[in-house]
Amino acid sequence: MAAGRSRTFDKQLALESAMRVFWSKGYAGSSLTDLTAAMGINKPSMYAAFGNKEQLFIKSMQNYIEKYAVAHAKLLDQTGLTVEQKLSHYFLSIINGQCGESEPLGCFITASISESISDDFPVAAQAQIAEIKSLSENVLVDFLTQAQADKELSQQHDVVQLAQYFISVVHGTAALARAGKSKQELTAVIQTALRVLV
Amino acid sequence: MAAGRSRTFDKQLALESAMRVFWSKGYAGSSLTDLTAAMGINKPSMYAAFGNKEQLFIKSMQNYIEKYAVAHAKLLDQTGLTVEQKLSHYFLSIINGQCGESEPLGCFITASISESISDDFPVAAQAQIAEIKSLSENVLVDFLTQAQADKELSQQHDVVQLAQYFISVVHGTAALARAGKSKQELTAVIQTALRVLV
DNA sequence: ACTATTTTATACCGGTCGGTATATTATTGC
DNA sequence: GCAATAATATACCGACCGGTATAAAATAGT
Repeated sequence: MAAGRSRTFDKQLALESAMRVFWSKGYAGSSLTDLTAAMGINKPSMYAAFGNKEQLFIKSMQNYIEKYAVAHAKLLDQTGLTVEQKLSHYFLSIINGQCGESEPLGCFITASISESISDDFPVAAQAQIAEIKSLSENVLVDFLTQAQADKELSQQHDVVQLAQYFISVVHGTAALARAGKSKQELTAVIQTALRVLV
Repeated sequence: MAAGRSRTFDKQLALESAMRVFWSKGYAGSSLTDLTAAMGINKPSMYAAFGNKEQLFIKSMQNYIEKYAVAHAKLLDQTGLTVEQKLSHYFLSIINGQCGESEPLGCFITASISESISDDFPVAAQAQIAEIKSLSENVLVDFLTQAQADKELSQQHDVVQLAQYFISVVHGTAALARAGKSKQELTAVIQTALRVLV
């Protein structure tokens, strides 16, 4: 172990506190005072542990993906279910996260994409968003492609087009969740959205 | 006419310039320097004409609705078209606005809803957003209800549920537009989304 | 115990934030 | 032409912004 005074806060817990602040207030709307207050530390500790505000934001997005998005994607790999059932589980898990009671409403990535077109938005964070976008698109394209290869999904469908439609639906429910719609209402939206499969 | 020096800038043009700044940078991300520079005026002129930053934001949203959303809604009133055709025109007009080359990408309202859950977001602007939300929901619910009454839409559909689905789709394409997707890609999303009608 | 190292807390940096006081310039009614 | 009025431009306000210098406190190796 390295010499010197040991850290008195949990870095992972502090990161998750920061993530929630960014998630609800956005990058521009989150001040260092907001962030460090939620993290329970002071500014020099934050700069020593995470670099700066931009790096903290990027690490917050990475944490969001690892802790949330990855778990949803695993529901697509379950066996013994129809394609529609797997997709339904996937989407219901997502909207469950968008309507969480102990977390900010909506989707952190959707909100960040919206903010990212500003000129002042940090470029490194833009690159991180671009990576997440292609990643989440590939998850669905790969799943649908495999489903078609396994003859579980009609060959009529254009998988790339269908994947983009589903991503659009997820961004849509994220917006509605932010607008205050209930989990029941978003579930109904998902049910309607899945009707394009038949 | 009132006495005194006459205004040397066009209030409506200035408002539209401000609207574009808010549209692309958000409320928190738009500084008075950004705004007044785009409007081509200085701060006292802005305060005299519009009140303050919050009022300028609210008037920007009102202008956005009057100048954009209302035009789209009129496409639902065209005669001699099927329900699906009318909805298609409506959505394609919307995504055309979301992919405008001379305007910011995405939807100003979608972006504002996303930002509005922050504690710091001005309450009067939140009220304005709530009004716009119920307004745009009613447009679709009324249209679908009338279509069912005219036997042009299957009675199987729950109109409120279907309206929320469509609103979700529009917010979804707005997010994809901000993410850089082309008009062609968004058109494909709309085509897929409309398949739930059959 | 001593030294090197790291984290902590406080106080501070220049710059920008939203908003305004002041003074000048232009316009109208008389 | 002369007030009265309103819009302009500049300079400024306290507060807060992201970020850091400084020094005290706590740990490890020797």
